[in-house]
Amino acid sequence: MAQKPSIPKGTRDFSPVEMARRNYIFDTVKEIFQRYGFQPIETPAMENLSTLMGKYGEEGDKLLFKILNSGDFISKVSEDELQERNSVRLTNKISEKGLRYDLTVPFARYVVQHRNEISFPFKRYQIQPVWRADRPQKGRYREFYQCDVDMIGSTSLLNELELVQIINDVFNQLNINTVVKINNRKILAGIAETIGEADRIIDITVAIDKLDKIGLEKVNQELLDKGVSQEAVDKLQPILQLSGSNAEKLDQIEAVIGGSTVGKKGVEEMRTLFAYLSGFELTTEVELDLTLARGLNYYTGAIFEVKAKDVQIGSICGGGRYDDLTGIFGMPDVSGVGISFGADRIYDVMTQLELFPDEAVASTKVLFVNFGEKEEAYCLPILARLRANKVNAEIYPEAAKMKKQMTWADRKQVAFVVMVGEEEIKQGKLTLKNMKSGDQQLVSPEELIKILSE
RNA sequence: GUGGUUGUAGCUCAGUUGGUUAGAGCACUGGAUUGUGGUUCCAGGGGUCGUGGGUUCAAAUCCCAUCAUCCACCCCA
Repeated sequence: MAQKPSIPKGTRDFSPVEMARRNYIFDTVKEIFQRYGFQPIETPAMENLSTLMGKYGEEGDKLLFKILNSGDFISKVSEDELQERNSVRLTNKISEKGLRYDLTVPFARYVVQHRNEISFPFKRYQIQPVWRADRPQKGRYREFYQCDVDMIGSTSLLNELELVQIINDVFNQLNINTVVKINNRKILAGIAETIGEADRIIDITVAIDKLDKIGLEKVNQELLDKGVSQEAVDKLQPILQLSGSNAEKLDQIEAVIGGSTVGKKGVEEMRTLFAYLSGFELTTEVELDLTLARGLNYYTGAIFEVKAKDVQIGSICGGGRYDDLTGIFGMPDVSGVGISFGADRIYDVMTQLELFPDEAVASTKVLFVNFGEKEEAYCLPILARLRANKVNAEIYPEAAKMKKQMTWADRKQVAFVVMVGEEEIKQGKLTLKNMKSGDQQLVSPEELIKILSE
């Protein structure tokens, strides 16, 4: 038992049933992405470490899976460097590739590399696995799929509107109750600026982010601990205690941070977006949430996060606007905005709420029971004709006991079974059994094809 | 990286204050039913009790270590 084979921590195998359900999610998402004019691309599982490093903050660098160089890489490392025992420095010497951490950064790399083939604004979607060397727990895996939609090369807030509509459509179709939380990095920057702690923006947002978890008092305490002045914390209070509709909240914020140019810009952007949104009937609730920070440090405008209402799990979708992601790769002034659906968490939510429709698991339509060589010879051509008519059909590969073959068909949820013995051959017919109702009938090959083709 | 939880049959779990041969349900195999599955009945196979050490006349049970697992924090899809 100890030597049973296993897979790495945080990874999973997927059975046929699980695959059918996962594909149901992927198909839904794809269909909606395409309806909004997005086109697919794919990028390699591994990227150069130079592309990946430094894009996700210090924490992110630690979570990157690195790939050892091929060949005798250790011989190229000097004795001094080995003695130093510095993992970071040594990594640079023995590894130059890593598994992708998300799809956004590889996308930025793709855009820069292919800029001359792309006509902007470029709208793409990408559904591929990503890897993070995180410690696994509920809803957190080391290998998981992201479904990204981004548009790059346009600053219009119409793009933000479309993303919210896509979120709405996807979760509506999958039947998941969600709430979309929206914030704007510029507002957060404005807050930091207003209270005179502009360079502390990260500490401040991280603290604010914890508001609904640890409460107002502890947030204030954390801010003071981080070195923010009492005066600044006092100034922050009205913002931490916002209430009312999204529009009212924006008014309250503006009253406090209106003096900041960035902050004012952020408020205006949000007003425009909510104005756009007010023109549509959305089933998903949309809420302005100032405590939404999101760790990734490349966001510069709107930030989004989607939570499932009926299940306790991390966010199932997130994203935002980044004004200069391609700048790091030498292509400045290109703004993009995008979101990422976490397919695995969506799967977990749907499993828990039992939202998968039965049709999500499709199987063989008809199985030919195998009685022996003569019967095989009679069945094979008919089987081929069924397949030519696009009917999913198969024959049991050996003349096993009938009971065994029937059990096998039942387990596989095959809809029909065809039985052919001496009697049927003599008459030139076949016995067709409906596995659900149990009904049987004697039919000719032509009738069989007609019935199953429907 | 920090804190905690749990490791017993393929799966989900019982197993009393340490005490004879470690149990159940589901799953599996065979039979009732030699051309009929999903229901029912009968029978059967399957366990180094995560691993290594220690205490004891005696350890699944107590102690230590180790590995694995899940959960929370951090962070995040």
